[in-house]
Amino acid sequence: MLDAAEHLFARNGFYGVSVREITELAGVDVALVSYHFGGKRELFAAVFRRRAEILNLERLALLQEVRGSALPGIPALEDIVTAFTYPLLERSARGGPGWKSYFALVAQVNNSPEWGPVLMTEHFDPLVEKFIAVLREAVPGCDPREVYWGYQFLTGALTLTFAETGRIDKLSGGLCRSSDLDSVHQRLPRFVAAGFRALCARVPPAARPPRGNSRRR
Amino acid sequence: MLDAAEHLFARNGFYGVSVREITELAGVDVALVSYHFGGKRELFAAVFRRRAEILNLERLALLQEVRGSALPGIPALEDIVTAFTYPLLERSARGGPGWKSYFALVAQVNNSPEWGPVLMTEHFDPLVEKFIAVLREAVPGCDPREVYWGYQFLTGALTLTFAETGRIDKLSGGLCRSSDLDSVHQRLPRFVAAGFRALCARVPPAARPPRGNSRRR
DNA sequence: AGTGTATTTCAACACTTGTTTAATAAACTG
DNA sequence: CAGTTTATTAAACAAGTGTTGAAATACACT
Repeated sequence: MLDAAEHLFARNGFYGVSVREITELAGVDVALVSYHFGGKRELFAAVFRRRAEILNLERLALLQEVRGSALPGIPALEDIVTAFTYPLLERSARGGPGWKSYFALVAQVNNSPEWGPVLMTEHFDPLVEKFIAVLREAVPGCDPREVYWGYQFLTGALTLTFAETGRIDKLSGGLCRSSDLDSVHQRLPRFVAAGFRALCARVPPAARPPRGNSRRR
Repeated sequence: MLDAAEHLFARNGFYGVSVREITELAGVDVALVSYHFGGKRELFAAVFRRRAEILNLERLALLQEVRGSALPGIPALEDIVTAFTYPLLERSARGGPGWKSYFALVAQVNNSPEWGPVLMTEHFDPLVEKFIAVLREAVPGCDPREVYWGYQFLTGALTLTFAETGRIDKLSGGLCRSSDLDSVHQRLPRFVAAGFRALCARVPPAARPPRGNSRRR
């Protein structure tokens, strides 16, 4: 039942799926969703929660491992980002169709003004705070705001990847495939780490060279 | 009517809004959506199309301007990215509530497996191809796949910004606000440009150092 | 065995969904 | 002004919405 809901919610979102579609796909009666979960919204939340906890444990363990193997120094930005993204990319690539659906669902929830602030914050923010704390250690002296913005860019890039809309396939004429998450694993941490360094190396606005990006015309 | 639909679709997506809600907010009869647009789906597409054309003209003009002012050289990556993002960020920040809703809608559509491949590709890909062509000139010798992936990361980061879910507000304890698009304008091009350079400077997989990001454990 | 609880089934609930039909009003054309 | 097209209205359509109640079944335990 959770599997059926996961599959359908990932395709058409919360409102785009009826409880009857879910229960029919699961082969159970319509009334069971109210009985077991309390309602459609609670089922949606349960779908979201189920795998979130697994991921958080895995990501936290990986973060600690990265930290530990860097001692007594500070881990490289690439390795921190990898600890953040690898468990997700790995599950989506080789965890089976359930995981694939789940991440497509996360991609939608993260960009939804209705569900994003609720579900994402509730299930992932405690872990994200830990990551940001380590990221800040990796860019000492950097304004924390740069790290928060950098994190936002990272999440955006990552979640769009999970959507696997196939858009990059068409754009690149088949050169890249949105289902090729290994390619993302090889590129995203490097991309993001370089972005972080660029943000933190930024000169203050007053002293910026004239042809910078904040002015135009 | 398009305004009402835009506002509501941006909040709850295509399925989360009924035609009656739209027509009541617009102060017109329910039948008019079928009469004027042909149906709910066509109305949705019309909402999406309306502002897309305006944006594309503006972005293309800015891209040409950036190219022209760099002659006989090649424009900097930061300036190309800015030409891509500035018209959007500017409209969302100061274009009025309609534009704000529109970009929130784009954020959802872009991450939707149902609408993304249809609407985004149809309305934005012709322009995106032009941008990618210029980007490739700016990183000569770079494998085009790196550029496509870099573009995907850029779009992901940008569209999540448009969602303005307020998540970064909570994470940062109020230090950053997701509505502060000027901050994004100041950071995203630099972040992305550095990311592009890192991707293109990448050594081939075989010769990569052992503690790189593609292996773990 | 049989009793008590937990789960499942079926049918119905009141309500909303998008779209259509025919009648009316408005706008435009010659 | 008449004649025609275009736009708006109100009512109804059939199908689908999430949820609920009582009856039926399954299960666990002494």
